[in-house]
Amino acid sequence: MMHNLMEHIRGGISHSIEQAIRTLATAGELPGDVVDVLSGAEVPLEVPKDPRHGEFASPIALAIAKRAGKPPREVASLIARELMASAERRYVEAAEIAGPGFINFRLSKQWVADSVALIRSRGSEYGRCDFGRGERVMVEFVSANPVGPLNVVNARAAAVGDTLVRLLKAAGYDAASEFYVNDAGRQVEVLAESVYARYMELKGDDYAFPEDGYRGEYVRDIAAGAMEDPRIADRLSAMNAGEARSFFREYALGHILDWQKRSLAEYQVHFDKWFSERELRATGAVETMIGEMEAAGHTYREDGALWFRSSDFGDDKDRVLVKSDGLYTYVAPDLAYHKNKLSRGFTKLVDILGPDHHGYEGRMQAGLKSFGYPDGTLEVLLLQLVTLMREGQPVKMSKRAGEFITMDDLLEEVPRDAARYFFVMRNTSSHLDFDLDLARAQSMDNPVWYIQYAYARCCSIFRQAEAAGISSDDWASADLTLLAEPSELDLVRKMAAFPDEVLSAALERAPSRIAKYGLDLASVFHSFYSECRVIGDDVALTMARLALVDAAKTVVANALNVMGIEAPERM
RNA sequence: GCGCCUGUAGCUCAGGGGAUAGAGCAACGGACUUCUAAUCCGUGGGCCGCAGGUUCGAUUCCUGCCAGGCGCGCCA
Repeated sequence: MMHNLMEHIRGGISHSIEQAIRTLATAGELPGDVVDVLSGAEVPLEVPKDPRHGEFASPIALAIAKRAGKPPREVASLIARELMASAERRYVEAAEIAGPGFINFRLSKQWVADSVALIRSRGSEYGRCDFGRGERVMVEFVSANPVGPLNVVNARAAAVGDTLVRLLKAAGYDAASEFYVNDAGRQVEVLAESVYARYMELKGDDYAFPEDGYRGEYVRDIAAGAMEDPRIADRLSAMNAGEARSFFREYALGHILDWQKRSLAEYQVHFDKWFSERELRATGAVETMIGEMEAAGHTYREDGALWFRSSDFGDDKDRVLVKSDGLYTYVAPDLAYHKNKLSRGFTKLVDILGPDHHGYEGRMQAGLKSFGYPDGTLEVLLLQLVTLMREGQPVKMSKRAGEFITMDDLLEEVPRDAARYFFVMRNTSSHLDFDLDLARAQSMDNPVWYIQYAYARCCSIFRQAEAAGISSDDWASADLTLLAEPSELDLVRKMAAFPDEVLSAALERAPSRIAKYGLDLASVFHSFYSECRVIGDDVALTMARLALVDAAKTVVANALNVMGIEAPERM
């Protein structure tokens, strides 16, 4: 079944241009060697920024003019003439020469009608395609250490990661999301020690708080929570220091993990799997991997440590796998984890990391390369920082001073839909200024409201139609060729671009494209709404416009859905 | 010093070899007896950081420089 009309038409035009050039070359109107330019890729067709230049434009004449030995505009008109004489004409109404030698293609009313009909028949599937052919992709994101609350960059990662997974699924990939839980490292011991210290303090014992301990209030709360539970308090009083620390490690870990899971669930971010580093280690996967690396000669011993020759595989320098004290650095289990992902059948891995992890990529890439996986198996998406803005001023955050805004704090302050949209609306590689006042604002300035309002307006029109005794059967067979106003065509054009937009966003790993698209779509819809009265005296036109609004409602909903944002029927 | 990211309208940012570089906000001026004015329409506003290079064509690609952010552990 066709799912992208624009793609279909583009392919047809490209093919026709190629045929036209071949015909002209054979007929001697163009030199024979111009066809060399055609070898390989499809003839380029772009969507002009300015709609006056038609639905498609080809710069092919500019590219081959030199070889053809004729001015670009002359080459363009030869091609256009040949093309219009031979091409299939269901959708192409005219091919015009413009500017320095572009061939602009204007599409027919049939295209408008078929576009709207396609959207209405595909419904919530509109925008999806099978490009990925079921390739298994794993997106790992957030993966915050289980030693404290989720922060604002984690919230950005959650929104971006979740949207990317939805995009990949829409593009036909078998995409899965995973949260890697670092529950085995030194930091977990530091957490245990921190909670234990607070426990001793609450008991009134003199006990030094660890130098590098976690000083957040939550650490004290966890200790207090344990003491307030009589059954736990009893057991604790019978434990020696080692046993108590060990108890607190598990107790705190469980609490914090639950907390993180709850925060993300509230944020509507779902993970297919929470993968425990501890469980990975328990399988012996790390030892096995290191054994294989040693056997392959990718390691050496120096200063009592075991090193990975990562610089042989593109890293800046070699990395320690096993420290001189016999413990692993994070590199060893992390590499084993990535190997594990691939062993589960994923052929493509995407890691979404915070800006402080950029050095990490070289190590992981080197590791996977040394294991023999092809380049491009792992893609790292580095998120840049988030600055919260309040009243036009950056919100100062200092861990030391305890002025720290967590993801939970943020979600208490701004609605979930707004937070998700704001985190996704910028390029991942750009710093993000998050305007708290704007995200909270119930006004036209707020882009989330603006898009949601477009959906609500569609619903409102249908409520009116129903009140007027019009049912969906009445417009199912509307004459869609009646849609001809500029604002109607702008809307159709924008909706027709949605499948391309979804695919590009997925392939470029650029969720921000969909955020932008949603805003643009809402904008053309609102223009249409004020330009064209939908329910009016002209019955045929009313039906055509109801069908158009039905399509718009679908596309707005699909765009919001891919970002995990609600589409409200009333506002 | 090295690495990553970013320099586009007053502000926040899109775009990413192609036609006259876009949007929102801010400023100014208009539009509701009609499906939600939470909206729409219009006006002004730009050496696309600087300098070279690649080519039919560069804001876009390459190199160098300048500026800002972040990072550079046998921490994760």
